[in-house]
Amino acid sequence: MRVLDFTRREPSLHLQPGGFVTEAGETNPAAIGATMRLSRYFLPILKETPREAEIVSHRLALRAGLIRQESAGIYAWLPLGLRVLNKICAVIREEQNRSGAVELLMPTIQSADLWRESGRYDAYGKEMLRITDRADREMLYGPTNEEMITEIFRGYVRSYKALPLNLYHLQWKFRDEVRPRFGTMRSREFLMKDAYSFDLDKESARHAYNRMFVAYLRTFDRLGLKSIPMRADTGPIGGDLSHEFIILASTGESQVFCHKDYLDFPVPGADTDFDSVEGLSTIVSKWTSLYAATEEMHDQAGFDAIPEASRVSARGIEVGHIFYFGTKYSEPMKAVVAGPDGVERPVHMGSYGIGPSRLVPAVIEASHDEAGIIWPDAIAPFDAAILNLKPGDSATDRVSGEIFEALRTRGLDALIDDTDERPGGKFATADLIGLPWQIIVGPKGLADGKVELKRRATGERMTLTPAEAVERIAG
RNA sequence: CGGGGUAUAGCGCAGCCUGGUAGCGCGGUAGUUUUGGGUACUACAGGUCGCAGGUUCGAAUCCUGCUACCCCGACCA
Repeated sequence: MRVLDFTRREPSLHLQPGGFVTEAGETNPAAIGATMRLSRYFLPILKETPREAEIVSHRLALRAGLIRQESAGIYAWLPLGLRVLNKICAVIREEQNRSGAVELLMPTIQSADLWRESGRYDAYGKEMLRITDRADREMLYGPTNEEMITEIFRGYVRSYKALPLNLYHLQWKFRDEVRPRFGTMRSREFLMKDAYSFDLDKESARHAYNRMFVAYLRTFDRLGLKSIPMRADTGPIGGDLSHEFIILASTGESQVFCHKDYLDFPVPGADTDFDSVEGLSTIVSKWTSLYAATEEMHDQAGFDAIPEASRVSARGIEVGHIFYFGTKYSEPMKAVVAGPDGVERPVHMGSYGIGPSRLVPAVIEASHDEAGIIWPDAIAPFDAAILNLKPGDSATDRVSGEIFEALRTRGLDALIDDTDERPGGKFATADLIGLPWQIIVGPKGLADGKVELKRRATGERMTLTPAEAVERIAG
């Protein structure tokens, strides 16, 4: 029997320095609603490993019921996976907003004419999915949005007084990869946060770049990842203003080399002043002071200069990429602003990408064991699993519900396993889907008024009263 | 885009070589049993054998064409 509960207060939005957050400080917009009972949920877990899945994150994403492949490189997000994706997006939004970026939303479908202006329509190649509408107009499914954001910008902004400006959006994109693989790690359709900065000159653009640099350090840290900014190829623009943010994972797709000290660098706090040119510049200098490079940019001599004990040679996954490209688009597309001197000049731009749909497998790669996923607290689809070992038993039913409500009051989401599966199966499922906490509510423990609390990441178990367990999780 | 594979029940697979109208495990349903780390047993349901053509009395099986998907490489967030 499904019990709907509409008594929970709706979170009200109000503006805080860091942007929009909900009343309880929740980052998950999906966290509202009825008591979450597994028997009423949609969690199609797989006991056996699907044949197509090669790497661990793909296997676990399929087994834990996060995603389902619909075509090569195209995936449906199942409820559990969607919750993770939404939580990742929420963290990204908060950090983008904190850094001063402003969210908008651009369409997935774009006009070919727009891309002809920048000259990229012919240059982009077969990766671009080209389509025609009923009037035979040439359209495309956007692989990125530099042209469109430049078009929007030039339509409104004429003066340097509107600068600096950084506009971002979270939108699905499509790149017709020759070989999509590894689940959503490298899919053809993918979700992307891309931000675009507009500044009067290169010096201001560098500060815009630094804002994103620091925002990215904070974002990945909040997602439970150790990210390392690595020099990336700047192509024809040149300069040092392009970095890939790499996380280390043994199954990573590319070889990376860096100084060990990066792993212990303190991440800038929430109180960082993003308007301080000096402050951000200091942080970025520190984070770019030591050797760090992907295979493509690797300089063996530079790496060898590091003391041997401090050399890290590992596999990495690219989870973010920031880029200053100057007037590459503003010039051909005539996005110009008047400076204080009254002279019009093309704006200096940068673009800054993070792939949330790629971060899901990236996090799994970085955080799992033989039994399944281990979600970091910040992006776990639910904060805790309540394993009712004997549904139908009045005591276990009651205590499970009470714990759920107590957690909800503390702003935490739990998923109650009220299925009639055997205890062993419930333990296996809970380990597989990787919620940070498991609260095991069984007749044996309740005879002493106790439940068992298990921390998924460490395997640590504690026998506690229900109230103590809630306190331990929420506190 | 080059090379190599695969396609049979929701999932994982066998059957194909040597043509005779489809089977196993898991999962599902019903029941008995069990009850703190994927319990055991019984019964039942579920498949135009990727699609199209051909050979044959007869094709999952042999032949031809097509499609989809996977792996390695090159390429990319």
